[in-house]
Amino acid sequence: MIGSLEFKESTHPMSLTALKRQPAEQLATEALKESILAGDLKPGERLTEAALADQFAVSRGTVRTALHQLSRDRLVVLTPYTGWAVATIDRQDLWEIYTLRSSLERLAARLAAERMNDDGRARLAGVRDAFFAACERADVAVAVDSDFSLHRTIVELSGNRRLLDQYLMVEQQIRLFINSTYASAPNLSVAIAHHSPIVDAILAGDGEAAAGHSEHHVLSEGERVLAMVDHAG
Amino acid sequence: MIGSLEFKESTHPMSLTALKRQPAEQLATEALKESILAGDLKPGERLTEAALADQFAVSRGTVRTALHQLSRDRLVVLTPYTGWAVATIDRQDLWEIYTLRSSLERLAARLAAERMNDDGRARLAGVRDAFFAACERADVAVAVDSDFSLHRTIVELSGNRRLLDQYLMVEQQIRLFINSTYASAPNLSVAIAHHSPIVDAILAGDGEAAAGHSEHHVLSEGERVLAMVDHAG
DNA sequence: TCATGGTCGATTGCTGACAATCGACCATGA
DNA sequence: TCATGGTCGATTGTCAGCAATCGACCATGA
Repeated sequence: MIGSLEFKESTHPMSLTALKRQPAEQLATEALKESILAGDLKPGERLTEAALADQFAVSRGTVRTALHQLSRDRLVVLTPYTGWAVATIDRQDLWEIYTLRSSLERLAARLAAERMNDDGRARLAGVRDAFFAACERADVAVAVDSDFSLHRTIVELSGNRRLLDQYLMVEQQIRLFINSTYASAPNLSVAIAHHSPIVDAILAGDGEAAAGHSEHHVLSEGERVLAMVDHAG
Repeated sequence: MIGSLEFKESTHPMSLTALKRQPAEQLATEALKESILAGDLKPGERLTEAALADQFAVSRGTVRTALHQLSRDRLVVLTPYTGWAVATIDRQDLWEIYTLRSSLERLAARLAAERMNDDGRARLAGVRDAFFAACERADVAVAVDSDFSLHRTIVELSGNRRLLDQYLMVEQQIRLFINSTYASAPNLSVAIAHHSPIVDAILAGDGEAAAGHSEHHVLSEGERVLAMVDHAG
């Protein structure tokens, strides 16, 4: 078994990516990103390069590169010669995020519907079923994850890598907001009714309907979040 | 004349923004970006950190940070432990870029129309007039720049900073493609007819019409570029 | 009491040097 | 002729240290 590792490339081509050596810069970027998205580091919290370097056991330069990467995703902000901080998200930010997301998902749903094939149908149906099952079990934690997975799968099925890149940036900021404010609490009872039309249209290859349903769903979700912020302060 | 350069800052208070100290990292990023977008560095061309550091008279670490920034914009690509190269753009890339752009501009046009006010109207009309004038003069160089300015202005008027960020990424990649393949040559005779409906709808505050015209314009432009690539090889 | 100016610690900005890795080349032998 | 293994130059990956800058604190004096 161990000896077979040498032949991994020929016998298990899927695991080839695992062999690729990951520079510490990338590892540090991922670790820091997870710390932020998981809510360990709250929005507005100060970050010092030296402390992070110590925590991750790498050099300050490496941490610096990672911070610069995350600043491009608007997860951290830099005040020159002063310091880094986890990004904060106000009402204007939420409006920007959800209007932009509605546009990206509208395109993704249309493209996914137009390019749909048997493999894509099986994959999308599988993710949908897992999401709906979690909703019926009222398993909030799993449902929230599955919700993200479903939307992300649609974007992946669009076949547009740049669209996926930009969508992931938006998704990260939503996760940052949710995990820092405990504002998740989706209405699981209506989640199935809200997502079914989107998935059905994509599975049926109806790009126009998929685009409309998707855009509308994200916009109404955005209004729900904004209303919640306005109410809770 | 030369001596007056020293007093630029005090005699021209408008250049206060120029007083803001720009870290060399940012200067290097901008300079490198311009070299790529201007076509001095062609797609696929190898970039070595040491050579760039020597050229810009900064350290390798600074150049490295700049390269990482540009890699997030897909202007350069890094092969670990091997080297950097200016990004190449193939047919799939062009499809991704123009479908994504159509979606972003669709949203921008709608938002710009919905938020339109007197200041915005004056600004948009001014940019439009400059563009149309260049078209009538058959001034290709100015027309190409004005074309970008017009589209960018609409996105800026949307009031969505994240939308602007993502649009600028797409715009940069289009400039990279155009300036490296001399594929500009827009049809100036129809440019006015193609852009008028978009601008008119935005000025009139008709978001739905602006969105439709904008999306359609970019998609047809994308098809034109793809056809040109297929024909010219 | 309040404005002013200076000092100091903390943090980022930047650099040069060393280690790790890769791709090309070449010698070797069947 | 071709496969094999090793060597070497080139390039990126990483690090520790010094310089530049900022914000807070404090002493001073009107």
